Amino acid sequence: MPPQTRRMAFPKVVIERDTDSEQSSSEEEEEEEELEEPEVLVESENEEKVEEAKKKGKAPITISLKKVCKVCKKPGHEAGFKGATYIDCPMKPCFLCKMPGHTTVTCPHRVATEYGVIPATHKNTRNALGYVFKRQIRPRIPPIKPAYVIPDQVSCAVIRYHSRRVTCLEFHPTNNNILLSGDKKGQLGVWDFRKVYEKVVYGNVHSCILNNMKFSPASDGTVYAASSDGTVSSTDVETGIALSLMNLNPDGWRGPSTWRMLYGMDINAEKGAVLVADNFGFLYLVDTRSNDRTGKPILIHKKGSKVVGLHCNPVQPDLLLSCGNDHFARIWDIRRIEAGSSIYDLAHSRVVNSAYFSPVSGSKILTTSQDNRLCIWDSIFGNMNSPSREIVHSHDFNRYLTPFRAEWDPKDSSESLAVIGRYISENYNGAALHPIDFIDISTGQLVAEIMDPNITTISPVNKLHPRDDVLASGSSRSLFIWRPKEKSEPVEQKDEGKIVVCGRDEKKRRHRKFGGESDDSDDDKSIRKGKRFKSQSKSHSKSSLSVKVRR
DNA sequence: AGGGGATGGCACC
DNA sequence: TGGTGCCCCTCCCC
Repeated sequence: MPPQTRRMAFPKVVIERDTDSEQSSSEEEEEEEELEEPEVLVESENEEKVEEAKKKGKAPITISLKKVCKVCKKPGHEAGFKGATYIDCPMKPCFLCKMPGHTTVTCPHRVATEYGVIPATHKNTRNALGYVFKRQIRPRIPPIKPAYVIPDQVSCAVIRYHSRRVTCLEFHPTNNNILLSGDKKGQLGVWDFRKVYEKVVYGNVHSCILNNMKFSPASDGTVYAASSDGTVSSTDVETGIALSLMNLNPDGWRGPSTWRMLYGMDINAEKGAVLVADNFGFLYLVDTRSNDRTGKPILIHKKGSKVVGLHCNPVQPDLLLSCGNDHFARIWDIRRIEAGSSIYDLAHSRVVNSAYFSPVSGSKILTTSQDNRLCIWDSIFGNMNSPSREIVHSHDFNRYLTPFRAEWDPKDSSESLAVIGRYISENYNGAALHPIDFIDISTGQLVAEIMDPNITTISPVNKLHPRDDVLASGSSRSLFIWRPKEKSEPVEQKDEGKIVVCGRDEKKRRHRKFGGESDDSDDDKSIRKGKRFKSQSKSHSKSSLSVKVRR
């Protein structure tokens, strides 16, 4: 027998007399008992039935085949897509919340995000340091939460801009219309989304995955990037001229056990240092003046495990937050940092994709873990043994996709709004779409889920603009700029002015309608390319509105 | 239009 | 602790 792929393993033909193919095999067998006629067994797979037929001494007629679950290989149920809805194998724990006893379809967390919320416990932060910190910070945080402005409409896009999937995004620190994007190939895109056709891709910066980038606090024309090629680069955004600050693989490829890849990166402006971390658990410091490594690598996560994220506290830059594949996020004081010297270790049940301090006070931490949970850790001086809140959210997937990372809204002074792409699809007016979620982490509620019928791919990379009501998202190889509906351009631009299509089909697609309301056939086609639901959903929008907002 | 490949985590020995 | 095989709700290309 040739090795079976998943598709081949899917049950083949079922021809049953008087029975629905959906019925379980036990029912099939019962029915067979009642049959008087001799049977013919066409599918030889069903050995039980062959044996049975031999015993009875008659040739079976029934063309029959047990439907076998492709996940657990057991009969009686099936897993896989029914239209665009994926049916879980009931033998496995829920794909969404990871608890046994139910599947994603009936998971309480699927109905509304707020059910997944574990309420915040009151925390006593009685130590003096915590008190002082709170006194310093509290005046900055207004007691009343501002009304959220959600960028819910695609205002422009570059389709197939990168040749491989997008891995990170960064807005220019001073020019409001410049978006930088990195991809799996190591290329760096610079796009002016006001003049939509003004875009470049620099291919000389890195040779593989551009994992993280950050603008230089000293010069807003310079961006630093960390890559799986083991180098840290400093690139001039205008010219694309790149400088390599550190190379961890000077001897080239000597196999996977020696090849070092850089993932987490941040900049400590006070120290004038770029902090980077590799796939073996080590942290490196690079001086931005000498463009040279300072000190020795420091083991900050389990030896041999990937450190995927680094973040310096916005208020106290010496506080460093790291996260990685050893299932921990850790807090450090970089003035005295050495292996094992972490201030706190925040435990998760699986890999931690990201960990970020809150943008204004730096007193909260938001982590995204592969266990399908967002965790909020309230005070860096409080009890860090458990998160103050856990929010169940579908983002458990890593292979083939850029890991999902929940990010703070840098404009939200109340430090409660976060954005993250969703993995599982939902039925939106008959189309299977993967929305981008806005979550109020102070209540755990889903504030908004945004989607566009033309975007059928998953959007794991999302970045909120530091000053404007703009969201940039990376979905597969394409980039999208979202703005609030009410703030859409008063004069509708022509489509070709808003959407740039790169790659082979450029001419064909150039005049295609994109986004907004549309009932023309072209639009329909693009939806059909994605998965479709058999019947239209009642639970989601009836209009062509591309956003659902819960307040 | 359907198969295949790249690819990361983790359980298991 | 390293190797191996399995997971399997993607995306893109041929």
